[in-house]
Amino acid sequence: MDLKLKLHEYLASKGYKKTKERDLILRLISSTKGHFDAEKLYANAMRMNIPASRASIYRSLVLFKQAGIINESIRQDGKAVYEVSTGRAHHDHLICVKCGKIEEFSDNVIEKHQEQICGKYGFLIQEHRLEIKGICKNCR
Amino acid sequence: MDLKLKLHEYLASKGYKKTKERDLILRLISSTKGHFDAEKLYANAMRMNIPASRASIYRSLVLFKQAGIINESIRQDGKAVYEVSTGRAHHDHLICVKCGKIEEFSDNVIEKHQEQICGKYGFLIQEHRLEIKGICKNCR
DNA sequence: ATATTTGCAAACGCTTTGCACAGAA
DNA sequence: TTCTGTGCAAAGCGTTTGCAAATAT
Repeated sequence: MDLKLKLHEYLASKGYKKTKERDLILRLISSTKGHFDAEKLYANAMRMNIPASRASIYRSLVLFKQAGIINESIRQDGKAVYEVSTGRAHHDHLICVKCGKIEEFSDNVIEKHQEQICGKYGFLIQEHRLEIKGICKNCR
Repeated sequence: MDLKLKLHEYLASKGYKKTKERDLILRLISSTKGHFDAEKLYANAMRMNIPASRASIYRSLVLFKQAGIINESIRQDGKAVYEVSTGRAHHDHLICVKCGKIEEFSDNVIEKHQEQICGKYGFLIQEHRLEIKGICKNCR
């Protein structure tokens, strides 16, 4: 697996150790499609008899984030959600307030326009986050 | 004060009571420029010898939010920040990662373009949030 | 009189951390 | 052998809530 390699390289570069828990949690994550949170990950681990404590889950999430394997974002209820980092272009989110589904989109016009705005304010852009909340096609 | 009127109307409409704590907290908020959080508000109240407990602060924030007097947003560290609702058009935020300053901007091109995107996905937009993080002019 | 509101402190939910033991290098 | 990693349970942190007393209507 590609992600496993990425993790092992990161661990080696930092002098950290390769452990079965980290590998197992990573495998769990990479088989997850879409977004997930720590608790869901822990529940899945339990369900699959993967021996990983909550602490290891949380610590692994920090680690994977540092390694650039996953991205974290904080939802409007204050909880953290994660997704596997793709090499793809930055994308934004459409969040359905009825069913909770998160759809992704990316749009160049908006990206470019942000740069213009930042230029106007003398602002050096590092990252951005655009979330649109509403009701998805199925729920209407 | 205009906000006070708005609050009192809301209280009356809901059968809630007008209390000195609510008025004092509201006054504190309306004299605050820019963004604030619950703890800062509480600290200010203490500093000004305003008799309001943490609980009342938090409960008032919920109330004022419902009354449409303030807006809440959850920052990427998971904490809530508030600002007095203006009647103005929706605005977005430029957040400086060095000094923490939050600048506001609004942009029609982006707003319009969002509508197009939502149309494409059959998504009924309710609200959106655009945050750009980076380094502000002063901090560069 | 009767409902809501307050203050206090305890509870909450998610996340982080101290510690002693286990395990990789 | 010497660090790092793990699990557990406790602590942290911002926020919410149960309760009895206070207060607005």
